[in-house]
Amino acid sequence: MSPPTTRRRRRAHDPESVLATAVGVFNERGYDGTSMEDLARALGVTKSAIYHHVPGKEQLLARALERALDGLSAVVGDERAASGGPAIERLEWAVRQSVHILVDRLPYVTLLLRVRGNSRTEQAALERRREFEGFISRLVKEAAAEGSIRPDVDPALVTRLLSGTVSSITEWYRPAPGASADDLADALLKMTFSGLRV
Amino acid sequence: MSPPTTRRRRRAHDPESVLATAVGVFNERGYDGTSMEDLARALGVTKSAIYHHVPGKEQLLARALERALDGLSAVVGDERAASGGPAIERLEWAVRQSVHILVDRLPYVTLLLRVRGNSRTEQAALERRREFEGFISRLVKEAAAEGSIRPDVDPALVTRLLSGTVSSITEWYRPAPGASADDLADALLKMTFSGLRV
DNA sequence: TTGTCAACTGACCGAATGTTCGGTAAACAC
DNA sequence: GTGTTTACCGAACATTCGGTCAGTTGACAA
Repeated sequence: MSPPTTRRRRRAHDPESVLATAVGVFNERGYDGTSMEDLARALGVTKSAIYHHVPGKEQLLARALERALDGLSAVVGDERAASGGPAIERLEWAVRQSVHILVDRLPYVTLLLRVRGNSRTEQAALERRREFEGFISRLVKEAAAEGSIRPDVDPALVTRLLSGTVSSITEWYRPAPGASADDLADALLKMTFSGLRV
Repeated sequence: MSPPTTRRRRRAHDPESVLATAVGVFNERGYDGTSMEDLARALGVTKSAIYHHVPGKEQLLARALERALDGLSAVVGDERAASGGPAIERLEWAVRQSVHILVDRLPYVTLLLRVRGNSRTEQAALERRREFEGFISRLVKEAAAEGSIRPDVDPALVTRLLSGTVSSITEWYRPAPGASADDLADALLKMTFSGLRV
């Protein structure tokens, strides 16, 4: 009847739940600042139990980063599939989609944006991340060539500032009933596209 | 006669040069991802030599964070001393000053913005950082109350997005002869205050 | 009731960590 | 020259690291 009851918890974890908890701890203390002992404590289990579910620490990182990068890659793919229209509108759409991915996969994207390239796993993630940045960069350049972006700011600089604004969301955003990803994207686009000043 | 020894430098390091190198490596690999062995290699000396100049790893972090926070505190102090005028202009000034500090003390501020609170040193730095964020937050609220900021975005959200845009500069900015801090601040303020769209 | 099996423990491993310390030699003062 | 100071080395230190492995336990099927 009752699925998992309040009985003595025997099967408490699986690879998915371990990953979810791990990413949370990684984001709190940083990947390098997190020991497998820290993870075990957060899971309510001994260190060795973790290795029953996942191959090791670096694999946890790899799986988390993959989840973030797949989300961003999907944005690129969707734009390729349905291109057309002014670049400025496609850029706006891409920014909005990015914010959505960022909010939907918040812990994973947060982890991705903190990667420094200390291992091959991290280096590979950085390379995929750069591909996404190139995608945004191309849209900005197109929009600038179209004449849709103010000409007194270097497009490369615009790309950096715009991407930075989106990325910085991970540093403070916390899911709440009041705030949807769309409202957040609206506010961000209002500021960056139309400006704060009345 | 001669100022401090310009002679053959067999004694190559002092606390200052060790700090400068250390902060560089901390930013490359992350503080927790950096071992004293890594530091020693970057300095071209053995691990133990480092302890001749500085008390330890955490003190290096503490000194670096202090350098960043003192810069930001100075911005708050200067605004207090010379307040007056519309809040929107004081906000613009504060953002410009922040960009300057960020560029002038780039490696130190970069390190500060990556702190997660893993030690008491980091927690203390986070607390001082929050004070600065409160300062910006107050300016935004004042400017909103003045009616100088578009009313369709929550001031708290504006604070977050604006601070995030400034902070994200550390993730890509590299000093170059072509780009001054003032040009960078101009571009950032154009985007966030007036908007990218023509 | 018994057998099976996934979930988990506890003891352990070698390597790496931050730090200490006794010694050494180059630079400088006299 | 001699003596002192100062930058540095090399070997160790206690601890923690990520990871292994032989078992134990409880849930469930037959």
